Amino acid sequence: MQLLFIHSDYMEYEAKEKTRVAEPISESRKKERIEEVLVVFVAVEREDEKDARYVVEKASEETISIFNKVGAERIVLYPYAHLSSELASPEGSIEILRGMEEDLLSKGVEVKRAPFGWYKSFTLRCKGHPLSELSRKIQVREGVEAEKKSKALEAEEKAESHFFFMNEKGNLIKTADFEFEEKRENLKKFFVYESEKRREVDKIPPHVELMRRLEIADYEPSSDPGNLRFYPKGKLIKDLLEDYVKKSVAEYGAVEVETPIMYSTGHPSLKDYLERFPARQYSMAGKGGKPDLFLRFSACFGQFLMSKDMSMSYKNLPLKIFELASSFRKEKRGELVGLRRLRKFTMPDMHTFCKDMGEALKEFKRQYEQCMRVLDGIGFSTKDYEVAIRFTKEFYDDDANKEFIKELVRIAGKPVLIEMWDQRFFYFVLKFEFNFVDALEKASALSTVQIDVENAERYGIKYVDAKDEEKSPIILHCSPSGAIERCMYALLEKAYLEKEGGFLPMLPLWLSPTQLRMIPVAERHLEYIDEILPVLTGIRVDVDDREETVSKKIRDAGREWIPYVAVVGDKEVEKKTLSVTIREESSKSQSKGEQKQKAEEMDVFELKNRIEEIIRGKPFWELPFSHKLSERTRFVGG
RNA sequence: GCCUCGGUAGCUUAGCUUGGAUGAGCGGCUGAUUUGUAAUCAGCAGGUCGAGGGUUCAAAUCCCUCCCGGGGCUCCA
Repeated sequence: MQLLFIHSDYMEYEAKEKTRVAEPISESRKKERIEEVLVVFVAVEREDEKDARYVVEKASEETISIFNKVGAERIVLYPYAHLSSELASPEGSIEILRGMEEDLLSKGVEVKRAPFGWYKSFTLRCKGHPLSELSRKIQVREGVEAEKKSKALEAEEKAESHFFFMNEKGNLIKTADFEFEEKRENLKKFFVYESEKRREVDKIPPHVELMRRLEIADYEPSSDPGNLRFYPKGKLIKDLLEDYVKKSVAEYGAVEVETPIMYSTGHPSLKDYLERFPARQYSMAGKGGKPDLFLRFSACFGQFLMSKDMSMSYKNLPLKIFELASSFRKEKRGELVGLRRLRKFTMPDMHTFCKDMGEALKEFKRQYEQCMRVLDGIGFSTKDYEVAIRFTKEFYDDDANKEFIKELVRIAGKPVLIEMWDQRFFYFVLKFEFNFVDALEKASALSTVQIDVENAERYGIKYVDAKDEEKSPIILHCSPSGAIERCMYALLEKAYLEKEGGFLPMLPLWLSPTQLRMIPVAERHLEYIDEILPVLTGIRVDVDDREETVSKKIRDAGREWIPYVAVVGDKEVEKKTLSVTIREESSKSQSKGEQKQKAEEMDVFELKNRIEEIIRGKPFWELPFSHKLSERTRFVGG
């Protein structure tokens, strides 16, 4: 369909004479004058008849959009054959024009449709502003395109899912019958989020403000949206989290690899994946300007392509391969938010090759527990996330599997959201996620494990069993922490929620950029501080040597969420001690004199031991900038 | 991507309805103060009002397009 829009002061037309294909009309419709009008010249084309409903819908949509934009008061639909050389049949054209008329009327717009198949005279006066003349082409969806959909996508569209809850006792309860205890508020929010009855919030997510104020990360307007910049403090936190995840995965027995970040679109094994999410690829121009490479959206390809060239024996299984994978997903514009949803992110991605389903389930359970430990180490207890377990009906029909699911719920120690699919629509039969619910009541997945029964075959990954026969392994996909950036988001949101609950917000000690700040009361106390600094190796210490009042320095330390603040004045120098304010044990209440700053007097060795005790076993990096505040560069104002 | 709301100094913002020389606080710089637990005082500098176009004698203000951000839809391999 071809459309020509003219925003006019008025339009007049008069039907003069019938053509062969004229539609019968009443006398009153023969002559019209319409003021403040958007005139829509329409040529209905042959191919439009293939999918009239779609064309009508799209054309009305476009028309309404332009109508609103230019601020016209009414619409005239004017059949105009001369816009196309491939016209539809007269009957088909009238049908589609009537369809548009009805559609527009139903949307509350005043519409006149000029009679079809008449010789007409007309005059109109175009307003002449930049948008007063526009044209549009509506194209029928390609039949070919519809067929191109992968089988997986078709199955997904047909697949129906059902939600349940399972309580600690292992009872499967219909969502409608489930009663949320008071302390299960987050499970409820998570379920509401999943079942898509969301409510509007008109607030910048707390973590977005925090990531900037704390000089962690920021948007980079000159890049593609969703590709962030990380300031020194953010880079430090990110590195620490990455180190921690790497270390815990290594302890779990995985070998670390590195695979390319871009792949050929032509590779047969990658085709199905690509077809499923064509709009979300970052494509790279290749020969002749055509895209022939894409950026990976996970480490799956690289590791699968590597695995198919390995020689695996059943004796090696289960085999775990890990990669901390920078991944790229061109998420739709409106889906991006701060550190929660990015286009470029860092995904810990572990694949485990198992010889059969029995071994896969055993591993699945181990990794489920491992994920809980990893999150706990980062700073999330089971109170901080909600568990979702999803599987196919076929999987759950097996009684042994029913017990298996119950066991998982028992380990979680609280009710869990269950989703059951009536058929398998993608590569997995069972998965779980640990979901964080944020201050805006949105849920995001952190850890996840999936049991993949399809990709070994697709990629030709084989192992040799005891009888010297080649078999396809079952593959587990595991991200023990979820994206590193998402962990940072959740830590910030959690801190914000704690602040709302009356606590002082802070990051876990091992992730705090400055762990201990020394505040000299006067310049002469700096000497003493220099003396004790060598004792405090292995701790990120800085010194507020700026010419400010003590009050100001205390306040600034608080704004930076610094966990330990030591004030040094004459008293301390004399007694060789420190006056240490411990953030975790303090609380701020603005209301009169209720401040509970917990300040303890201790010597430097006590303080050191105390801090080391808490951060033991966690990665450590030095401060990424001068320990003197007076020498420090600001990365963000405010 | 679509719908919707927003973008004024490094940060937070007033002004926009009804067009008529961009104002403030924090931060920065300079000076004074050497300070004992959540903002010491004074002064100075800092703005093509997101970008481009239009209307107008005149645009931060009205209109259009684009960019960036928030929310909703959608989606999350």
